[in-house]
Amino acid sequence: MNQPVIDLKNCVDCPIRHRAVCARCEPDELDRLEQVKYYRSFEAGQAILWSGDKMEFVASLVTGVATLTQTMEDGRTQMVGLLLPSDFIGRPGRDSAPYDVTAVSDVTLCCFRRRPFEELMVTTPHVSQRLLEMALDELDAAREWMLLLGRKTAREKIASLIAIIARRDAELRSALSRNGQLSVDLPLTRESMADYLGLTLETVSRQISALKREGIIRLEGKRKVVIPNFDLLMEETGDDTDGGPLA
Amino acid sequence: MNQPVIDLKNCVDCPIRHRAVCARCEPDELDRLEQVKYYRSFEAGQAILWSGDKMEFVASLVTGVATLTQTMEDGRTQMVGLLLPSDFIGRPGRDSAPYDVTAVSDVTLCCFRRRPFEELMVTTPHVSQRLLEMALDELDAAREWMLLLGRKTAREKIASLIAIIARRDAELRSALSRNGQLSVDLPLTRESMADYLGLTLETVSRQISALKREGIIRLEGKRKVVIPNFDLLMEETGDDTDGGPLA
DNA sequence: AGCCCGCTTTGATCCGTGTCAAACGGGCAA
DNA sequence: TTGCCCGTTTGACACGGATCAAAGCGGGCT
Repeated sequence: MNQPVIDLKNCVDCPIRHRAVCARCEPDELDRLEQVKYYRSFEAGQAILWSGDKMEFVASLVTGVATLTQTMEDGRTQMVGLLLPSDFIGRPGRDSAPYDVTAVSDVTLCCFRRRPFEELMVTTPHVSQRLLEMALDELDAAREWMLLLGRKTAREKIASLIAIIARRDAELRSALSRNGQLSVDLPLTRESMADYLGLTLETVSRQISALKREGIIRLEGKRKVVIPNFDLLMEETGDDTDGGPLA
Repeated sequence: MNQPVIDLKNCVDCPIRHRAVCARCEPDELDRLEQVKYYRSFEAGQAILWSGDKMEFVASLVTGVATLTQTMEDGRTQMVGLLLPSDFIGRPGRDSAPYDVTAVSDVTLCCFRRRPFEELMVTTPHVSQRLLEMALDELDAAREWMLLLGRKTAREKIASLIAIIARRDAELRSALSRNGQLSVDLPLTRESMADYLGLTLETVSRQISALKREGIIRLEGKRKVVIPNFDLLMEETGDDTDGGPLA
């Protein structure tokens, strides 16, 4: 679980340089960003922001996994965002957080002081262009997610989640394995999966057991999933069978 | 249901001028938009776009109501967007539609040819700035919607939907009534409400009947809802009781 | 006016997922 | 090593919403 130590001083060496909000920046724009940036770390389980908190920064997630969640008065909670490296936290022009943000694994953020960042957005078009792209991508993801929450069965939800994580994994480090098998680390507890999927943790556990029993997945430990045949898994998601096997 | 006839030639007279994607435009930017725009109308029930269609335009919804929906192979459908006047259709840089877009009532669109619009976005910052704002607003709405789909009961879903429509209504034309009562036109059939909420139409009908029986709402015809006490309705949504009564 | 068709309401029953409860397993500290 | 703790699995049962079916209502067309 430990992150490799990375030199975080320099944007040029940054592992998310080409995917984050700064991806389109010219060297001079990068310089200006660099002046208002600083790093923060959070341990697994720690809160990064509570809903309602004053937001003094926006940030890029550099390493680790974090979640956005909403909670109702009686404690029911729904995850509304799963943040992986290069994802953006915060909204320019907004000064209090609308959701809880929690570090699921150890996390490092590249933070930008909010005011300067907002000014910078007006003058450096490449930042807002990239932010628009990212927002529209997230909107698409949110709409897929809505279909999952509103219409899929528990089994389809689980299969979809595993497929989604496998895809994202493959995008970052091309984590295909030898012999066409695919092995994925679930970054989430059963409870977090339940919060993602709009289920209870018991149902999550039962459906994972069912998929395992039927040979569609295998478990190595509680957190690592082996997918012998990705197409077989895709058939359980309820999605169109096309959509490209990976990446 | 008939829309008043409006002179659509001129952006200055446009009813959505101050809320749509063109809201921040300077007169010269508006001129350039005007050169690539044209209007189209659709009748209630008509498809505006099918998922997978080539998109030759992006558009602002000028009058009427439209929906974005996703459909699974076996026919299950989930609404993922409810489009009201001033909402934007399409995504710059994307050339095929990812969702079905359907006119729920008679609709008029202000369309922009896609290529010119994309070029225009690069050169007129006020268009992309506004588009970013709108995308982030939609993302917030989508996240509220995810909480609704994942965790709310059928009764809470119905109450929430009525509250959402009442709010949006109040935003556009400040449609408050005399004596603190509030009267809202549901622009959707029971089936569309079900698609919005991730329920069946029977459950929608039953829950509306229940709220009516308990005096929380009253019906005038099938489509008009009277809300004698908005706070009472809010208590049924499961949301925080604050959040401002209206607008 | 009368009929038809689409939308809506209501009823009876079924099933998937939630709820409550208990046991399991692995990692870590004493 | 032992024991505790947290996350997970499994079981028994309850319940909310889905499904299948039929009847009601209203508006438009002939």
